[in-house]
Amino acid sequence: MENIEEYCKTKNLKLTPVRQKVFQILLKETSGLGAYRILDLLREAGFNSQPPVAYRALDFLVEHGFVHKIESQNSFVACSDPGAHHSPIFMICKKCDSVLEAPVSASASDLSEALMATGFQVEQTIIEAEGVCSTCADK
Amino acid sequence: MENIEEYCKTKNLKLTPVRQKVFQILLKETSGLGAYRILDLLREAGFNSQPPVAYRALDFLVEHGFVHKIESQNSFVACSDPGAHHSPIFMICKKCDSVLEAPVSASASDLSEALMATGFQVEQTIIEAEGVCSTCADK
DNA sequence: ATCTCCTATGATATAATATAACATTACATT
DNA sequence: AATGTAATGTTATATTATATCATAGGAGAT
Repeated sequence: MENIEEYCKTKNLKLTPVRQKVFQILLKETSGLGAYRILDLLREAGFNSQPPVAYRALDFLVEHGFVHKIESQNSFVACSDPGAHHSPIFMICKKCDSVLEAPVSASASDLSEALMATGFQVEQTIIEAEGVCSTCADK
Repeated sequence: MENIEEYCKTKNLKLTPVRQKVFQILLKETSGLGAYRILDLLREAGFNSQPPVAYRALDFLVEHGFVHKIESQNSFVACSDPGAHHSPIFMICKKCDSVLEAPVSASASDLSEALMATGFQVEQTIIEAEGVCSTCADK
């Protein structure tokens, strides 16, 4: 938490109450939380919020790398290493529903090996790369 | 198309008209299609369908590896190599919106290298591994 | 043949996720 | 104070997905 406060101060980003609260909510969890679950927790914390409030806070947090979206769940998790620009790998346990971020170095080389080394038993991977295809690049 | 008809025959799977049509629709596209876009195209083709019809057909096709879901888009694409049990890697072009499946071998070793070799300029990767975490495995 | 079971489909409703659009506030700079 | 920009408030609605129950259709048993 202090990490990101520091970071925002130096980068001159506004870590407003609602943004801070959303981050705190996610920090407490080991599983991904959906936007509407976050919204409920915001309300319990006294923020009488509508959906756009949660989505805006999440947009901010994701944009600056404090939070990641888990695409296969439409859920969100706090980043384990905010500030570091990295390409995260998530290990999603189908039994306890935990979402763990694999060590950054894991992305560099053999994927399943790297994940195995963490003790995670991979059953299925979802790998999507976003960028520019060769056809478009040639234009 | 013949591939999957063969495959279904040997495996005794029912490739019903609506399933076949959904697959044909996806085969024609280079981009991912959302379920409701597929539904529209089904209707244009004379299937007067409700959402569950499209989702059921997609469930069937995904379950048997004929179609993949692109999680970051909530869209679907025909599999480029149906029948082969593989862990696909998708290259999603942000300019032309095309979705290409990288050659299977690419998953084995360095990811960004493998993708670069295809001429695709990676800007961001989404990697999610589903399985069992070490804590749950120990129980 | 018809009965039974299982799978697939039809149909309605609704849940869950996400954003558009516009009004208002808050705060920094001029 | 006046202005501009970013954030928030608020309402409505778009988009994605599933629960539920009813109906049909085909394969195997009697």
